[in-house]
Amino acid sequence: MTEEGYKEAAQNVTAWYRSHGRDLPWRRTKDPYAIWVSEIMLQQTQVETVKPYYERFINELPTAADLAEAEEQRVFKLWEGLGYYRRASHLKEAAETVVRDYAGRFPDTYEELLKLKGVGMYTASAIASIAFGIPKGVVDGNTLRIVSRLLNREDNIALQKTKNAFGEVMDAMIRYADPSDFNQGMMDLGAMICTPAKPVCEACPIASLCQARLAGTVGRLPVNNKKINKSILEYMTVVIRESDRYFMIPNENGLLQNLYGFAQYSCDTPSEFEQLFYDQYGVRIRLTEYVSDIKHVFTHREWRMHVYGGEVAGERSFGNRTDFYTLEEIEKLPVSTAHLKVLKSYLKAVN
DNA sequence: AACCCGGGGTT
DNA sequence: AACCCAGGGTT
Repeated sequence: MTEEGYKEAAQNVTAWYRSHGRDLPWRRTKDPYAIWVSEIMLQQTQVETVKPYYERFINELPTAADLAEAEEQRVFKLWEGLGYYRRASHLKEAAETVVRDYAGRFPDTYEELLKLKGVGMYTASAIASIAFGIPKGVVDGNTLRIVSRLLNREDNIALQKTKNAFGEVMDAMIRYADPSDFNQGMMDLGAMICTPAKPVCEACPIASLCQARLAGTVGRLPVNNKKINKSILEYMTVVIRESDRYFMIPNENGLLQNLYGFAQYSCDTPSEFEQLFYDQYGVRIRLTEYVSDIKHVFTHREWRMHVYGGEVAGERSFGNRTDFYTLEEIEKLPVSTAHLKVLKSYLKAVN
């Protein structure tokens, strides 16, 4: 593509955005903190999913200082159901950095933004361009797809090499337009017109420049080759009740870190479960009833949970353990979606 | 570069 | 079932 082509594409996308762009909550502000929160939430997460989370989060924690001072569990609760929970802890950690190292004035260069925990090349470019007008092109799923088609390139967009090369194309175009409107225009174009399947080329502001459209290769672009091997895990998952309280414990690491869930082991029989639970927590329990089978699908694995109800055995209660919560208390805990399903199924079965 | 990390939506 | 979504961190 010629320099003149880059210029025309950038100007067309920007003009199209100004008349056809989406009205989104985080586009009604120039506050870098609010834009940052939205960009973190939008990582690998669709716009419609983010909207209610964003509104609630900004309403409850309107400034970086509020987030820095907030209780960690409150932040995870605000993130409950959104997924990729490390984003929440990184967000809080970065807010503390902003307050401590930048005296609360949000970092305003690409390089400084990149230093914040949880802020990678995409997010640094997005904040820099949208909040501060810095001409840095964003590289995300949308822009990789558009550039791939615009230039009719079959480079594998899963490779870092391709992301770097297409990022240079974005930088070449953004010089000719308002950085904020161009970047957001490209993302709206990817979401509304240049979609993965059935793109609406007739409505595209850069259709006349699109090399893939000329070659008839739009449908097979972009090339995205990455292998995914999904594993299936079987669990016995037990809702253990003691009077009006239920045993829940936060995951300490790995999947669903910091989110609360019920006890579960990959074992085959109630007796095995009772022994494993005693070995780990020192409390005798007894499985009392089978409840249901629940399937929960993650991106890279699938849980098949065989749900049971259980009780603390014998006269003694759970003693000095504090891992038992009333339903009212559970409502305030961050709980994984998988185990919210488990609880709902259990309550339906016993009531 | 490969792998890990969620949940929801579409096809 | 496969793929995608305003990706980033770790190894």
